[in-house]
Amino acid sequence: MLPSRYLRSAARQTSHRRPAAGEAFQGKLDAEVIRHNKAITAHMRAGRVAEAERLFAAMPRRSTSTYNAMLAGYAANRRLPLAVSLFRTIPRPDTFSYNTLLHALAVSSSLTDARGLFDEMPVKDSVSYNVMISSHANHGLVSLARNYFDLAPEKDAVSWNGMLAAYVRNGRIEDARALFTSRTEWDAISWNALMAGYVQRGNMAEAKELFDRMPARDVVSWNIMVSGYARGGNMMEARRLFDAAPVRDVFTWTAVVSGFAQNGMLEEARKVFDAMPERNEVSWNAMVAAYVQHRMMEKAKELFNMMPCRNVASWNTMLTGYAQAGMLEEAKVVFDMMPQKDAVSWAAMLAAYSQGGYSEETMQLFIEMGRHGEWVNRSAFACVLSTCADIAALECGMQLHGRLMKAGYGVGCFVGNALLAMYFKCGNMEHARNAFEEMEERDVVSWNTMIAGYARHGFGKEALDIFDTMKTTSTKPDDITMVGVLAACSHSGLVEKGISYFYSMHHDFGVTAKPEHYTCMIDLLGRAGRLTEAHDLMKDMPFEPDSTMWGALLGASRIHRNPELGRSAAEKIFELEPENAGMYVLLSNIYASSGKWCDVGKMRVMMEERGVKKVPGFSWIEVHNKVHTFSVGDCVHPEKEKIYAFLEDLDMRMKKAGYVSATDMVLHDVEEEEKEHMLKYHSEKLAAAYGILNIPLGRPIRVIKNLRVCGDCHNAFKYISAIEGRLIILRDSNRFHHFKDGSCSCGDYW
DNA sequence: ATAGGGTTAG
Repeated sequence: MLPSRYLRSAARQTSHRRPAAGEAFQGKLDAEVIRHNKAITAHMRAGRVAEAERLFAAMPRRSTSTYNAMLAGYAANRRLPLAVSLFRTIPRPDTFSYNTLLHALAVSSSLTDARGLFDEMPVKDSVSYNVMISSHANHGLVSLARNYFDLAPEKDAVSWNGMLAAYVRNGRIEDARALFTSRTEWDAISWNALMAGYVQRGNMAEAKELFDRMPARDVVSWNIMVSGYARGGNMMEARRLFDAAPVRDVFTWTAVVSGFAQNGMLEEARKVFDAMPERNEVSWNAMVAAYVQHRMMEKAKELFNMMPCRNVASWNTMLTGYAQAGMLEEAKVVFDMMPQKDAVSWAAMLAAYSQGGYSEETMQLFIEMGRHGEWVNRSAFACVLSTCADIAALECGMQLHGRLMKAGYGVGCFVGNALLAMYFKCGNMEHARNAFEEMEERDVVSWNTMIAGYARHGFGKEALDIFDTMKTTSTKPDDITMVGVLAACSHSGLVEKGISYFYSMHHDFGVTAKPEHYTCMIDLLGRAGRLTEAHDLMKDMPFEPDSTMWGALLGASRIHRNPELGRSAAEKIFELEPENAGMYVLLSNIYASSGKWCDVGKMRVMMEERGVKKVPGFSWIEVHNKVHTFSVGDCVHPEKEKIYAFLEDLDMRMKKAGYVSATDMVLHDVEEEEKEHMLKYHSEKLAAAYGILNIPLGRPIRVIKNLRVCGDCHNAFKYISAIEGRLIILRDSNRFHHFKDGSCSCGDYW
């Protein structure tokens, strides 16, 4: 916030009195002052702030214009605090000084500060009003922009064009059109603004109509049309207009280069690029981006190194190129080398890390971003939320939620959807539901996240309730919605309902069954014990079965103790994915539960022969904003004594309640007598025990496991939930389990 | 020296 008393002191000195003759800054400005003013402007424009300051300090006499040049320079070079303090020292600030500061505040500070200054200004001219119109429009505040427009006593061409642009930039093309129709004195800029609005929405027909009708076209008019056709993929028309244009500038050429590049015509793009009469950073960037889009990072780098000068966008192009190619190390090198970083750079690096699954690096970078004082934009928030979801960092996610609401991001789809997903993945359905209710806009992704989220937690009824509500809105269910709906039916045993949705979804919602839907159906039928039907569906479907479908059948075979079908499913999986360790373990468990120990042994040999490594199992739990990780038979945790003692005691009480440790669930890779001992110390049990000891009664225990939960632990957790009177929410690699009062939300099907 | 239209990166 700008301390307004300083402004008032400056304002007091602004007078409209005639200055006394002989005052240094008034009267005849000598040539030297004018010369210096021009030099200051030149330095500032070239970004040489220090040079300008040196010159300014050395000047024996200054005019208000001298101060204004400095002020504008500071504003252009984003030195807002310097601009503000300089403003306070201007002996006689004029309306120009005020307008310059007004603009700087609106761009780099806040609209509140700008409004404060605007209200204090002793004399406002049309520029002052125009600044208010455009800056409010830039913040999406169209109706406030309109207020200032209506308030302006004198409207010049810029006021009208500013209001027109305010509508166009905020997607209100109809309002722009109405304003345009309300009068006739429009210039080329106005016609261009409206045309660009139609181009933005992909309405080339309307844009063309304006283009043909406008009284005088300038080079910008041609550029809008050329780039419009190019971006829309109509390179024929873009090229035709390019050839027909009476004048071309660097914009025209660049639009064609990027048009060819984005439409997959790399060679054409390069030809045009090589033929350009002049190039700026943007044209170079467009060509570098062309190579990046085609994953030709070597060529991109070559061109990048040849660039006569690079801007932030050039670096960002390379950074995102490496990131998208999965070359994270190169991306980080670029990120560290960049002379300047902007919000895009940070967001791109965050996205690279979070999408690559580098949770630690994502969070570290996010913290560094805060230290840098970098503005956290929506993209950065979404990346970090997604990382919180991956590592189930609920506390951190909730803190982000608070910041999001303050920043006003939490209610939109882009960040809101990430927030919903985070809460579900952290095992907190209530918070997801509340966040969903808080959202001001919901798109198909929001609904899908809710449906799939409830389904994965085993709350099929809630998922289907959300689906019923969705059907009453204007948002149409898509194929992903139906995957969620079928999964909800499957996870909650609603077999007939699922079958009915599967066969009616094409007619009702225009969704054609994809492999994912068949996988759900195989799962649904298989869990219900209708193994033959599931198998028949696989034979009849119009795709080759993939390993997830066989996996669903394998899982069903395990639950319903059908080792023959399980074996044939597993064999198919081994053909398709010989390196999938989870499948060996699953099949091994099936053999083990049928007492076929020699087959279990064969599996072990097979895994060794094929060099398949079992992924070590581990679990973690967040307690007091700190993550505690456990692995099988863990003995490194500082509170291990307490945990083991508690587990021993718990074990006795569980056995009294009827619990029998199911030794047949473990992959047969330990000696018989050691089995029970090993099982007791599975990582999820250790994590849960730590949670029970450290989390106050009445609050849920949220445990995450990197693999599927073991059968014995699943059974044990049911007992523990009843004995300890705790809700245990377990996220395994496949789904969520809510253990409460002796039963689990998965209904023992997982 | 301040305010309105067109090209690149997310």
